[in-house]
Amino acid sequence: MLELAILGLLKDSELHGYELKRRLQELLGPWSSVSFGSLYPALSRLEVAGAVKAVEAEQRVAPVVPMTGSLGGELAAFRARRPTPGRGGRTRKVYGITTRGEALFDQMLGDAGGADDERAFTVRLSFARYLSADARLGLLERRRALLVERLAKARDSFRAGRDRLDTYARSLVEHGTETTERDISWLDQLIAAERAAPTDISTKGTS
Amino acid sequence: MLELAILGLLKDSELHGYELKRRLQELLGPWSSVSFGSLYPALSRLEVAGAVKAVEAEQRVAPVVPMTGSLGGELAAFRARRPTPGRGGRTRKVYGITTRGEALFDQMLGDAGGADDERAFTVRLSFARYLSADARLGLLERRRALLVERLAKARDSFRAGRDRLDTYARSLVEHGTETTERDISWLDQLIAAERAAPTDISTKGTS
DNA sequence: GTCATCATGTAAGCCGTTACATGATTGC
DNA sequence: GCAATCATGTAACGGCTTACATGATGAC
Repeated sequence: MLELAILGLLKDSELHGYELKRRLQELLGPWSSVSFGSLYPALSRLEVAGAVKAVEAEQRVAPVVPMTGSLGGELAAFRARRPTPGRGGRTRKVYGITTRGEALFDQMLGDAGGADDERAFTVRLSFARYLSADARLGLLERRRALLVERLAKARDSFRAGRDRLDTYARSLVEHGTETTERDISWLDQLIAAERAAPTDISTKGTS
Repeated sequence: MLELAILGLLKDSELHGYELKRRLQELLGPWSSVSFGSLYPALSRLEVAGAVKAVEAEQRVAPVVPMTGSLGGELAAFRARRPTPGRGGRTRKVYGITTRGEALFDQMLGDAGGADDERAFTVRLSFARYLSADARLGLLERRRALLVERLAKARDSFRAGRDRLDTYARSLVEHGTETTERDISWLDQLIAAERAAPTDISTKGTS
């Protein structure tokens, strides 16, 4: 899964490990963070597999968007504009995706039988723009079905054991149930939007 | 964490592994399920540590036992003498919590420095009734602070990178943000309820 | 000249899952 | 007698985190 996320990010632009970690966190949320201890080995594996490769030394990280007028923004922009050779640390290793990497990405992304956990879904949906409309819909619907099933099970076991649960445990279960219900209706919205827009008008925001 | 949950469940009633698993699932939700491969070893560890011990062979689990308290001893003795040994499978091993186990439970439950992940919080809140009013409030407030902090971080990194995110990724992040906001207000409700209810005569610190 | 930040990597270990092995009992 | 369910356990393996080791650069 980590591999998939890395490949997906590298499809957009060449990046070095440190920056990759930042993007990963941005994508997956501050929960389920990725540590260097798993990121670097993953990159190595991908390199060995020929899915990514280190590119020429000075491929500077894409300049960040023009900032607003705020003081903090300008400062950040200034920092980001540091002279190219000045790098800012130990020599970076900037990776790019290879043709094999692209193929691997497509394969991993499309693999419907893959892990169905929270993270796997998050990563897949993050790169859903690379899926066909059908596959995208399938992804959303499989996820929905999974949540519906879980919800039903949760309700069953709640009914069976509610007498054993005290206020706190009950509140916990109820809150969990509500959260799942909201997740399902969020998916419903996405599914509806998907069906409403038959042909994909790509809406990507990269500079 | 698993250990804590096991001890907490055994505080209520003696149980065998298989049933324990069911209760665990009921408590933690169908997500983050516990497998036998981790449950049984955990039970063994607890047994070795003297926190739990196997009790008399055939304690058939009664569906729901009204906890009246009086006459309990005789009733239990009668149930234990039931002639149907091994009702429902391979010989069960019914575990009960020991005095050491109770101590361990208290220690683990109260350990504020412990793991702060989703599961740890869920388990702790499930057994919050065994905490003092103060400790309970502390638990809820630490959790709240954590979520607030994460939310702020998530918003920061979203602002920083929103131009890079497409519709799907954006929706994902937004949904995550909303979920966290709801989690926080759920906690707020619990905290409010906690402060409103003077369960202890010796409530201190408030107003 | 030293601290914070950027940057890459390795090694140990935890915690859990999957898969396997076994066996009793109930119901058809 | 056979399948399903109940029930307990072991072993291999996987993924991720923590802690450690290293080193460059810029700011103060």
